[in-house]
Amino acid sequence: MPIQRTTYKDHVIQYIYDGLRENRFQLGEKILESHLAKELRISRAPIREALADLVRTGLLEYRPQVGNFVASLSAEEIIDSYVARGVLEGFAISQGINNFSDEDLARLEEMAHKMELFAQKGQHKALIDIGQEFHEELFGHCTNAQVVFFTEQLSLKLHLLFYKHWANVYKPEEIRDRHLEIITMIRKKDSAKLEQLIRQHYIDTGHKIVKQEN
Amino acid sequence: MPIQRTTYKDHVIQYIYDGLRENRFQLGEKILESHLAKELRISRAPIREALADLVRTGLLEYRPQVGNFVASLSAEEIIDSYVARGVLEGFAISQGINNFSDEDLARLEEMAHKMELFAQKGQHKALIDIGQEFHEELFGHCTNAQVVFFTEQLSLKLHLLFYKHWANVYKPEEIRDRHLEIITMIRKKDSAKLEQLIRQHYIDTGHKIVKQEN
DNA sequence: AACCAAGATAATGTCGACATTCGACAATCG
DNA sequence: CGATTGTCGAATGTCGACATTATCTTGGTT
Repeated sequence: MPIQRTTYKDHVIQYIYDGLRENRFQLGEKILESHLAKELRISRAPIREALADLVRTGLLEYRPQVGNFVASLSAEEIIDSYVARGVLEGFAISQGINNFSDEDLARLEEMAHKMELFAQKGQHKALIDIGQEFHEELFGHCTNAQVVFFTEQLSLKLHLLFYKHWANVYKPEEIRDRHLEIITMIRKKDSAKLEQLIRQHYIDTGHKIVKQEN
Repeated sequence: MPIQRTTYKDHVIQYIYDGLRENRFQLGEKILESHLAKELRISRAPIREALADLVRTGLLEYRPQVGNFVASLSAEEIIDSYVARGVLEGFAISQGINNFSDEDLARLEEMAHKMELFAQKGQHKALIDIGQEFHEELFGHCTNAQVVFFTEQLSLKLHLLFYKHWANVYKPEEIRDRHLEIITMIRKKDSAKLEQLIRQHYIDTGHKIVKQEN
């Protein structure tokens, strides 16, 4: 098992990401390199590299000669990102439609019902976790490295929004039904319909989240 | 018109990209920061930023504590990238299926025939240029910034391969027919079929280019 | 009072040097 | 002779300082 040596840059990335997740930054706020450098007791060089990385993932925005800012996604950007995600994941998952065993599907069904339960009880954290598990089971079979790469990028970019709103935009039964629908479609082995279903699911979610934001 | 001030980093990116395009680097070759710094008479800082950017786009590969290497795409990576591109562009173009006027379509048809001509005469450069124009006319209507972003990234990553092989993998009539087919499908306003057609076209191209590479 | 210009301030862009780590070769041991 | 360990050069990671640029402040003019 080759251990990956971690550099300051990696720590800084994690630090900022955690900060975003815990709302320690305002949307659109400027991120000062020197502040972070002083805060973390390191020089600006690794800070700059970390910021550049976060810009590439879309979590920060960069204006030349001015600085880096916490990205505040416009309604349009949110929708565009969810659409793109739907397109990519719809393809990825439907392509692996034949890789699901009966046990896999049974496990997925169980998860869908658990999700309904957690949603009813308002246990957001547990709901998100199971949702993540469900998603990984579906998406895990995708072997297209490029699609996986883009999807992970989007996932990172949207995670904050998702975490904040997802549990609120769908009613518990809706959550269950939407996921059961996917399972049904996998059973039918209808690849094209499955792709459309997943795509539409993400598009719907994007729109609902945008509505919730306003 | 806000002029974007260019920084050394941008020049370095362009410099390396040109170098790749002109085959001044071996595939898999290590890129030494100090070497570039001496060559361009600047310090390593902007070099490092440029390299990190090129890693993000997939033109270079990075190994921590070791350095940056010219990415040599494996057959699998090439195929994955073309599949991803087919998925994204298929969606993007088919979504704008109603935005094409009769004049647009006539212009596209003309381009398709010009492409056949240039292919017959072996005028690769002209063929590539028209192909690019055709593509922009098709893709230009896409308003999904996220999809555009991913597609451009893929385009950059694949451009070298594409430039090297595209004119050789299809016979002139094939080039013409494949493009005319797209136009026909736009006329039919069959969004789903158009999406599949474009997707399949890129998948085919990916496979053919991989074969040519060996 | 509103506007413009020049200076002050503070941030980013860039630099050269040092610290740390990697990879290769040499030396040692079985 | 092959394998392991130690050493050394060279490249990356990091640093603090300087150069350049954007923004804010201030003062003067209409």
